[in-house]
Amino acid sequence: MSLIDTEVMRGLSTQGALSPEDKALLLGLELSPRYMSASEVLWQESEDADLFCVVKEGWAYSYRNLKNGSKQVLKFYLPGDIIGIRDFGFTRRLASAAMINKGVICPFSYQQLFELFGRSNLAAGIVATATRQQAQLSERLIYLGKYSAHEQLAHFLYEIYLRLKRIEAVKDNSFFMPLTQELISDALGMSPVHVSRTFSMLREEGLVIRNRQHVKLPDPEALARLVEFNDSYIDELLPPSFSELLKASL
Amino acid sequence: MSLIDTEVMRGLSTQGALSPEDKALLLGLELSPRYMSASEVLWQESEDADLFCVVKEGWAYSYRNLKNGSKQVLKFYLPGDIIGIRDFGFTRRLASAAMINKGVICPFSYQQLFELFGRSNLAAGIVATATRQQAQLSERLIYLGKYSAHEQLAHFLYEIYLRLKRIEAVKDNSFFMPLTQELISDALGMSPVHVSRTFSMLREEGLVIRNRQHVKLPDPEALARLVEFNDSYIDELLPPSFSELLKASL
DNA sequence: TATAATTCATAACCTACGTTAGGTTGGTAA
DNA sequence: TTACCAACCTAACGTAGGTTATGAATTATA
Repeated sequence: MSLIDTEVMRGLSTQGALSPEDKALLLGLELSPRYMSASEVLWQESEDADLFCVVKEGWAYSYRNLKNGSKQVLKFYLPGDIIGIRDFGFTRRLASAAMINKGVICPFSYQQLFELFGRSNLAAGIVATATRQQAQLSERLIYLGKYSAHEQLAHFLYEIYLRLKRIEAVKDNSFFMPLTQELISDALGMSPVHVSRTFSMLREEGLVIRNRQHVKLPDPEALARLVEFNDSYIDELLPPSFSELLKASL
Repeated sequence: MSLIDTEVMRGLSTQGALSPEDKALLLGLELSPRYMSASEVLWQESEDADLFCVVKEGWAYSYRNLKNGSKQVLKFYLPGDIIGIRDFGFTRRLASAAMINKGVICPFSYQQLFELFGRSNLAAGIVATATRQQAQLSERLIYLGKYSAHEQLAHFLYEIYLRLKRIEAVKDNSFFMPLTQELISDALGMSPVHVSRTFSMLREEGLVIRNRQHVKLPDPEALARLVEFNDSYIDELLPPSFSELLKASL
């Protein structure tokens, strides 16, 4: 299978839309296939992120190891899929990736991708935003899959807290949250009744004080410890490689 | 709050990286704020997708209405967040979006964004790939949140089936799937034992025949009906507006 | 102010799924 | 062939969370 068969490339090339430079870039990639054995790891969580890959043969998957010993699979990759753009715009990997059976992959550096955005830094920024949102979705998926209602709600509240703090909407560990318990239940995939129950538990533990739309977290760090919060996907600015390239392009 | 305060823009502008054109574009946006009332809908599922928005004031959320009458919230948006890039690269909205309380938003057309990618169609393609992956993640999240193990596994198998069909890896409704039940359980957030139980149920219903790594779906359409499969996120090529712009840029 | 409609709390009961455990199958190696 | 190991099946039992229901507190509307 040629790289041109990749999902998106197929769409683009059948529409006769790829420029000669794009095609050259694609063909250049074909030169460096890597032969992978079954279970071979592509990268580990929190390693430096500098490339993504096209899976040419075999199946791969991305996953996160959880503190309770289990792992959550985020996605399975089939031949023709691209693995690793999720981390474009981040310094480090948010998840691990490994082969399932043996296969062939073609690496492609973020640097190359970044240069494609050369003309507009705004475009690169927008893309980085999109990948950040995807990161948040992944976190949610992990919590939906593997954690109890208690941990889920704690995680949810702590995420809101962090996001509001970034925009200076938290005062004295308190903030305004215009969500009904029903809306929260629709987000967390549990019944409204159980959201209420769980809020009561958190209140009894002294972790959350809530009065309608007013929420206070007396000890945010205690909440964070409870949920093993990975805040890199919220807090991080663009990686250094971005800013260097951006400066160079001015 | 100025638009420049948006998450990514802040990162970019503090690094002095925005070009004059980018800044002009941003300032142009400031001209068209829309004042929204509580619960006002931004767009509905499967409407034409042609713009995204910066939330300047108030909270918003994106969600999907499910056949069982409930809805799954995908994400809450706080001031400064961008809502709607998820659908960039698609013709139609994959989810609805609405305000929670009253607020102000600034619309930004996909056309404008697309033009930023002007130089490289490959770049636009890569971005479209990223958003497609995000769409798949969202589907998974929906299934994790609201559906039973039975429906989840059916959905999972049907998705694999569709993706393999695209790359011509399905023959006579059969395909090779190198996944153990344990790996599937890590993906679907259920116990390996329950994956086995659920496979047995699907077998007894005549929906899935499986022998180790060999899977056959005797009646794929029956599976699809069972899970209300939304295949637009898998099957769709780039939207017409993309190809027009691509042709024009040659 | 009275009335209605949301939102939330708590209780009682029930079911889908987790956990633990024992047995079967099939693939691989000596 | 025998032995071994991973993948899988099925059963028995326990529990987190769903469902239904009732009432209290709050907010919206007349």
